[in-house]
Amino acid sequence: MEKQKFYITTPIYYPSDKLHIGHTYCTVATDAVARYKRLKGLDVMFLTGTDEHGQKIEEKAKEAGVTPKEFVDRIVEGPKGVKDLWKLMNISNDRFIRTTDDYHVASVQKIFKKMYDKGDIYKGKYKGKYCTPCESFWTESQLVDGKCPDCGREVQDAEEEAYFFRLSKYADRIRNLLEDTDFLQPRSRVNEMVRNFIDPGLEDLCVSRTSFSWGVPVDFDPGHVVYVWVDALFNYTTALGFLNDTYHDYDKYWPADVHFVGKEIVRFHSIIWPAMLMSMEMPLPKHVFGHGWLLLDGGKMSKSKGNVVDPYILAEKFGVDALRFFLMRTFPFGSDGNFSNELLIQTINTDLANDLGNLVSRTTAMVGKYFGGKLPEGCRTWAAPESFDTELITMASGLRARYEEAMETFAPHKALEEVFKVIQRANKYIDETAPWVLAKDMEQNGKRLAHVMYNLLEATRICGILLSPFMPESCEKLFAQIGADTQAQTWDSAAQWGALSDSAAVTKGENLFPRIDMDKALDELEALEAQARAEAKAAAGPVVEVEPYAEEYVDFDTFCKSDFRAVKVKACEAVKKSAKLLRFTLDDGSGTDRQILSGIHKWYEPETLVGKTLVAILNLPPRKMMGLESNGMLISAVHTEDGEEVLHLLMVDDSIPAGAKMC
RNA sequence: CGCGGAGUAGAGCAGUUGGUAGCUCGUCGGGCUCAUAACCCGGAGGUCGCAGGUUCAAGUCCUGUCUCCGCAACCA
Repeated sequence: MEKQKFYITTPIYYPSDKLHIGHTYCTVATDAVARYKRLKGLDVMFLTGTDEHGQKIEEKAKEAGVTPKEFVDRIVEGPKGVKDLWKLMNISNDRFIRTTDDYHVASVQKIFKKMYDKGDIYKGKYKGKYCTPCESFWTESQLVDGKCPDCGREVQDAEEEAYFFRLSKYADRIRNLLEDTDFLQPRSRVNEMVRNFIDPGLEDLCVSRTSFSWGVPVDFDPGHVVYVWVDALFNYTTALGFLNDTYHDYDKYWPADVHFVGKEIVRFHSIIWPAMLMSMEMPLPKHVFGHGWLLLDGGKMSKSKGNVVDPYILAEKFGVDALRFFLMRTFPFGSDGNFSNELLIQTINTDLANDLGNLVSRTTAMVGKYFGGKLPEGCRTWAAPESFDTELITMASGLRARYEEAMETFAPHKALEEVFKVIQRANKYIDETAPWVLAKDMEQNGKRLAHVMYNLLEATRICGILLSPFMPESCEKLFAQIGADTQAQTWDSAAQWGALSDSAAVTKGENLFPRIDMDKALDELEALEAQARAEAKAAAGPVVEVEPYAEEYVDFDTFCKSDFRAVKVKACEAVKKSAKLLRFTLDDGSGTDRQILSGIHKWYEPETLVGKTLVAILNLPPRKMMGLESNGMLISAVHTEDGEEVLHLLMVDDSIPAGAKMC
């Protein structure tokens, strides 16, 4: 009989920066499921890769002074790059696709053409407002009082040619797919998609760009490149050989059994992706699973916050398996989780060192001490089992079923929880049986003691099998220590109590998971992270950058029209529901309070600004933000430091009276 | 009233289909000594954000309300 197949994918990651712990989380989860399916005997295809086109990479490369291809090559193939990271994390992907691979590019062009020929992609006009001096397109909603938001000048109606995908045509079928099937998981994500995007009405999607060139060219219309998401999503099929000759197993593996994706890209995978597949008349993936994010201090991990966690440091410090385990054990896969080094170390100590590692250690030590590393034959069974014998055996024998149920619903944290219940039960069993008491009279109790030891080895073996998708290397060591041969490591044997040979060679090896000194480790981590930051900074090149200098002269009269004044902050508060805006109540010397809004909350807490003397331009036209009117603008000094925007409000001497004119 | 998520012991979190509120850490006490100062047992600590409602029964369903977090918008 032909093996059942299983096709699973990670998203293809965007290599505009080094990958962090969040990417690692998703890939480790995918790897664990892939390994689990292989353990069960399925024919697994596990794909990951990188999504390398788009404007952002084009810009980043330009900044770095290299070609886009050179830029992504370095991040993907270079030292400590994407591929290195997956190798380090022991990721078992069968294939790795880069969207810059020739075969992928050619396939995407064929796909685009096919949808075009079918009429689902059509050439239309991208209508908008155009500001000629700025050479920029704006949508109606971006305009300020009907004028260019950049320069305030008049804009003209303008049209640009672009290709559109008839997303609207598939709206009903997508709605049914989301609402009536378990296509999108977890279920809570369905509402979000339907209410945000489908209820308001799906509009046709602009699927070409002319504003940059780093992408897949539309081969029948030079100047246009394919929208990155069209390019990216089809990776799941081109990597199998769809419309190319590089691979030949599209028929075998498509449709995918599941795409694991981060919640931020659920929209693309649950709406646009199925719509395009419908257009192509291709089968849909069976599931899309949107997992949660790892948060830091309750907030999003981001470069600008400087709180990105480097998986390299953690893996090197604590071990790859420990890190893999922690990620899968601690956080419910569908929801967000709070990452912290303390939690990582605590989990390693509690589960891996104290419970699992110590169980293996004490068991193997006792088999060595009491039986010279080899139990006597016939110790598998015991005529008069105590209740705790039965309890342990029943619990361990039934573990595989409970584990399987959790894994099949993509709940690895639950599967691991079940495993650790058995490990804890086994530790308790040692107390209940008190082997060291039995060992005092081997003549009388030797057989009973051997049976107790055997039971412990068996429980450990079963847990080892089920943990192996999460911690492949450590489990191999575990099997070696308890003397489990390959036949005692199979999925089938995980549900068979007694599969371990009763005369297996048991050896107490090194501790599987050494206990970690929390305080010491935290200090060391701190030092490593500081070092990494310093290295990154050194490599980043120029630290401080300022805006390009103006080349044009501004005539004196125009300059004089700007009414710059000293203003005193009477009150300042954060605008509700806005992350960035502060609302200032200012004394501008006129006797009437002036309200100005400024998007500088990132740099200043409102209470620290009260009483300061600032500089503002007062005769800008009023503008509404978040429903509040802003009458003017506060003047700030801005520059870039290590790629981060830095802003300082201009604060002048408090002896300057409110309203004093700047000229 | 833009959309969504979350508010459960000192901290961090679980709690499918409504049926005596659990886990890890911490804390207090006890046991054991095989083991990685690890293991096992027990105690203290929660009116499950707040207010109503449905029900024999609600952390779990419904309505309202407050707070926090994402997304979107805004950030001239």
